[in-house]
Amino acid sequence: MARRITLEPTGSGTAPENLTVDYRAELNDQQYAAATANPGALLIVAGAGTGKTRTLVYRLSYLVETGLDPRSIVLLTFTRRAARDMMTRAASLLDGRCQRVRGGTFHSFCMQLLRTHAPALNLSPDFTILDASDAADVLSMLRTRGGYPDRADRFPNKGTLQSMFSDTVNRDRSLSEALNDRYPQFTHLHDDLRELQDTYRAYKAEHHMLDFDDLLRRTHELLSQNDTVRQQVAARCRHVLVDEYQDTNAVQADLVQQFTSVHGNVTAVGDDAQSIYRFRGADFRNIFRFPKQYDNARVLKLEQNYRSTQPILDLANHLIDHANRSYDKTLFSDADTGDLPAIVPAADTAMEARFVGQMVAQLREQGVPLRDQAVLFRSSHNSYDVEIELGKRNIPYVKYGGTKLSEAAHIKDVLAHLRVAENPDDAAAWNRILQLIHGIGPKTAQDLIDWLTDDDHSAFVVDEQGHFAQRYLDTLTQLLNTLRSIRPDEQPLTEQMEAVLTYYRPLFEEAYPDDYPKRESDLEHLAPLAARYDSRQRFLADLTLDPIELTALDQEGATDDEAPLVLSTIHSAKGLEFHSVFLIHALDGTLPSQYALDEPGGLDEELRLLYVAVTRAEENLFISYPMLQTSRYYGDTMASRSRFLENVPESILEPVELVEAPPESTSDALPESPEPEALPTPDDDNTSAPKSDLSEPEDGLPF
DNA sequence: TGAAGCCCCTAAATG
DNA sequence: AGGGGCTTCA
Repeated sequence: MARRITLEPTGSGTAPENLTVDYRAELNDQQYAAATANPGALLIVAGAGTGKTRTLVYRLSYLVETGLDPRSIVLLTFTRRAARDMMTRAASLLDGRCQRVRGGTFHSFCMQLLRTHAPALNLSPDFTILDASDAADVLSMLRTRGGYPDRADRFPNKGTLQSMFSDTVNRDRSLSEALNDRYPQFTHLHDDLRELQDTYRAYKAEHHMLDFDDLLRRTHELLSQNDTVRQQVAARCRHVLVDEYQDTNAVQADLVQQFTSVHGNVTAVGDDAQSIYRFRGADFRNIFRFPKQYDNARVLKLEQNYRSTQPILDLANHLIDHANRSYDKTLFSDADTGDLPAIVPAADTAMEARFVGQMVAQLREQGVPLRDQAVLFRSSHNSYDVEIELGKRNIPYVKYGGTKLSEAAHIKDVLAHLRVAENPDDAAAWNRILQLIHGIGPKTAQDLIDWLTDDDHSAFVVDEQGHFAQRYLDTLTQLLNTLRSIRPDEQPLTEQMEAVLTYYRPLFEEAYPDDYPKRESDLEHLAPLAARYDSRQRFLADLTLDPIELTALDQEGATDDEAPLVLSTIHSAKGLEFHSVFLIHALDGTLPSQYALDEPGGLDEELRLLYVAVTRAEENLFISYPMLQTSRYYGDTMASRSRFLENVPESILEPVELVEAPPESTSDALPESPEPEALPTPDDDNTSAPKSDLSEPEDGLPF
């Protein structure tokens, strides 16, 4: 590494006393120190609800105000939504001066770099992107081609292959290390797997396809192998801000260092207690490595919580104190009154759902808007009964963490047509659209793909008649005609989409005979979305890298309506806050997930997940679980509450009993309940606790 | 040989 | 609700 000379700022910006924003007045001491720290490497360790985002926004604003060109600042966040929110907030502080800040996720920023510098990597700038399921499909195809399933009776299936190979990239380790650590049952297949991985890489390169991991890996490769490019890139990022640093993985941490290698100006924000993305290679130890990684790094802490009441923090602190690792942080709040968090056992999932539905409705009547309430859960299918209940009550909701628009099969179909037009070598997209044609299955599709992506045949023309079977020739010709007409990307995107839909609709109705009318409305939503883009390439990349929730789409048109209730996986609720939080399905085996139990460190991660859920709440926190789980196959099974919530003193987590309202005519509906207690009254002296009983809204039948 | 139909089973988190 | 494995059909 060359000798380094640090350039001092020359004061071209506004002098500190003439700044537009009064940082002193708007931030507490710790936040102020962080926001206004001198350039260089800065790590802000910030507990939940301590104003981490606020501080980052003010830091951004401060950097711009003191003279840094917004275009040379890069803001890396976990989702595009987070980047947009922060830039909007910073822009409003500074009359729009922050709008030209570059930002987004690691994946989208890397994609931009790769498009710009594609030639240096022998890459077509028109490469298309494979999401995880596309990648799995390609692997499945190559696996069949290589004859692997025949060689071993138990070869990993496509999803496992995909995550296995993904692991090697995100944890930056060899296949044998990954196998030993996470897939010991497949270690004996190492050589076959290694070969398949090589084949997969070669196949992607040949067809100009990049999967999510390639976006990171190849950028890293670009910058480590090409010093000129690295310096160019780093020179254009005068300051790099990274949010949620605890959820970066090995490659991402390296990338940050590469981006900042010319000047060392980096601000990272994170909380080791909130690291919840281990499964995709995130390593909270990146936080502790940061000071070693950057010369003269400063570390600042934010400890005062502005979000939650003290009782909620008491529970959060209690939970995290019982982690194997001790987290050196105790959150405190000025808001020391408030209801105790409640633990609510329900008879079964339906009753749990009724409880949530009723409470949400009551809180709304008491003036807590739906958008300030959230129902959180470990995995997306946990909310099934709650969704039914909300439907009955006509309560609008958005669900985060469910199926994404671009993951729905019928949407993928349409997008695959556009992808082929964009990149005629995209074998994954070809594979998908060819198999929609009646008479074309996996084998024929493969033969056709080899023919179509051959250099001599990429003109979308069927010219060698003998090559094709009659059974699909008509449809194939229609397909190629359609693709040929949209290939140049000259018509507006909406017209291209219309052309695709004209061809696709008959196939669509055949492919989804049971429910195509329902799916049709999704297709109709796609056109207005496309209308906002003038580049097909950007449209496709955005849908893949910044996925839209299917349920958010239904809400979109109705802007005048009440903002909906939030249903979210805990993962997707990261960084958000709500007046009232309902954490449902707090069951052992669900949270912690049974999958985590035998993974080393898995249980700790589940506990952090619970911690994240708890610290989303400002005023009210209800943790509920069904005592009976109904499964179609095992029948009803007894379920027990999460082990994390056993033995929590009642002074910290108050039990609430759900009681059926006695039917008006009879009095013996629930003989086992001696004194029906109105529900829930966590603290009698606090008026914000809604009182209620569990009466059914309409079709009420006590069970 | 390859496509399509059928039945069984199980169901994590995300860019 | 959808995928994977197996059987049947062209």
